[in-house]
Amino acid sequence: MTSIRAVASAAGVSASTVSRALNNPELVNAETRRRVLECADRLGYRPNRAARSLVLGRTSNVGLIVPDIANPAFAPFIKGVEAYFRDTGYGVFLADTDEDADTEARMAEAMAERADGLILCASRMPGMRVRSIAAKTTVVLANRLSRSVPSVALDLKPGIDQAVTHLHALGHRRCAFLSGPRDSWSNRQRRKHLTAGCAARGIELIELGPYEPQFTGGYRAADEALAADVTAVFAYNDLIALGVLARLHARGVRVPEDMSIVGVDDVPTASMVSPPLTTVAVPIQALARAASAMLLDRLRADRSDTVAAAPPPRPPAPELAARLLIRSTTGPT
Amino acid sequence: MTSIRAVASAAGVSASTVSRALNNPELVNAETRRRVLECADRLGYRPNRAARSLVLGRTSNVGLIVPDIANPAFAPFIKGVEAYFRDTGYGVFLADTDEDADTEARMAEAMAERADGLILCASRMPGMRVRSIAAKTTVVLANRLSRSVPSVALDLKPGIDQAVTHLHALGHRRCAFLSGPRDSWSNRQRRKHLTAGCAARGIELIELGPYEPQFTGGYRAADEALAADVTAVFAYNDLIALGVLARLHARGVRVPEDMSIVGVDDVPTASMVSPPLTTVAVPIQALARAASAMLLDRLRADRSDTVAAAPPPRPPAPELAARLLIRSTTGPT
DNA sequence: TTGAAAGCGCTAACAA
DNA sequence: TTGTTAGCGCTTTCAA
Repeated sequence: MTSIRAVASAAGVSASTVSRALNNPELVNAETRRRVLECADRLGYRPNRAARSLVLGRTSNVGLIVPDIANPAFAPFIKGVEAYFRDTGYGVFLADTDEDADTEARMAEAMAERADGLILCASRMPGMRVRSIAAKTTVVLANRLSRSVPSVALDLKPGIDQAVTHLHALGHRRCAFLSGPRDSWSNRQRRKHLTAGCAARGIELIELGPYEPQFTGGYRAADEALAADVTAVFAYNDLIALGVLARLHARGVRVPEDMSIVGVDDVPTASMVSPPLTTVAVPIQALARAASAMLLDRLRADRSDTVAAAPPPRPPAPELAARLLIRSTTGPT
Repeated sequence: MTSIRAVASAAGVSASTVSRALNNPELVNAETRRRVLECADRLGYRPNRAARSLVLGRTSNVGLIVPDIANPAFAPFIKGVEAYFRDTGYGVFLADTDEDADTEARMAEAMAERADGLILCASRMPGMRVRSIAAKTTVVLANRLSRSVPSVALDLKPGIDQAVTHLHALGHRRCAFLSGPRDSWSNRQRRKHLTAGCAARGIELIELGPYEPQFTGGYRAADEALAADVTAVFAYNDLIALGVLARLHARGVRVPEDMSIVGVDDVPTASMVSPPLTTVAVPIQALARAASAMLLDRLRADRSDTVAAAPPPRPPAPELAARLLIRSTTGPT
């Protein structure tokens, strides 16, 4: 391993000059800099990150914690965060929590040691736990809003309103909400907007569930929706909606003639089944960018010792707005 | 930040004793150790990783590089690696290369600075490039075999043989291979086993493509397969197979009555469409474990300065064997 | 069983 | 514009 001293002696300067040439090139004579850079290059010098971190007090790493890597609704989020940080000089740690709040807390603590900041996606932790971690390291919450911790979330309202209007226009007057994890932030959001939308348009809304937010969760949901005598269902997510579709197909119920289905997320599978699924598409990559940008901002703010003022809670950004994607699982009643 | 010295003075011992109590408890008096541990705990002491890395010369991090996080065939791999390292004390860096060899090389170089070892999944890099990176850091290749670099790969042969036998038993005598990325390691493997299997059983095999290994790549493939007058297609992967299925459905061709379809991977979507897809299921989580275990092994070998002998190239492990999953897209001709 | 001291590779005052 | 010096927090000889 070539150290900075090796480069220094090769270039006939001191270690500090090498350090400056590399990190603050404007502080060093052009000719000297050229020579140093040339030597560093020739010797294949790679700065030792540990040493750098030690003296600087930062790692240039960030951590990303998600409930389930294999969940197709999160994959683009991970990809978006990766892409965002790819050329920032930050490394990205990833951890999966298996949807478990305790694992999430453990991983967050572990990552706090290795990274300068964390993005918690769809966090399952109780607010207190989140705050306690946020007290130790820079945290950004994605897809969950909090008053005390910087956070960004999707704006489901426009998409859900469109879905309700769509169903209403098709003549549906009695619908079901196929609920996901009862008390999760996402589920509460979705229920809230849906309830409001249906009330505003005079649609009777029945809540069914909770169902496991998976394909197979949709099987049970389908049967119960049929029994509840509704003409359309609004699923917590696409996975449930897809399960409903499959189950109805198996039971010989026609979609959308006998039952309309709306999902949320627009996972890739939604457009691969037939009939393709009508769904509330969610700009998950935009969420990833927003969360990443927010974290990077705060990290930079931490460096320049400007007292990092809490960012003003912003109104829902238009790029985070969900919108209805009408495909073929919704039709007139 | 509580440092080791703070703990030391709280416990009335020296820093070295604290270090020992933490890392080599057997070297310190039981009572002293208890006191040190108690103080460390009380002060909320967290060792500084940078300092540790600096003196130890290792980071306790590993890197994982995949072509595409959002590809459902890789997601379980990432998840498997995460899960494997979760309780080993290693952090896992993740990078996505957008299927690009240059990006892959760049990310690998960047990660080599931050991690002790790397897992390269389905690497797109030319062999030379891989070796040059393997010369600088510990690397394990997943889903690609190499003579010079430690590697593990799935064993497609059993699954493909089963698929060929299955198709033969159903009466198919003229089939098409819908090829993926022409010169990728995966594609060559699949073609090789398929060609051999078909030859052995007297099935005429036509190669079509290459197709983009995506859902929409399957559209074109479907039309060309129809024109080629085959009774069954063997797709490079499930995504293509799913696209074929959708396209045939749109063209009014019945599956499996008029055309049988076999995919590879067993992505979740394969079981969500109707008819559900017959596919060669691939134990991707087992691959993840195998690759992780191999990397961890080599990392430990590097530490104990036993001259790390190259591990003997092992025969394909049974847990890495693919197998046919017969669902409903294959039937008698 | 413990402590003192040296040093991992780097950056940042401070001095020149 | 450059060099000297003093650490960053930890582990590990070496001596006691």
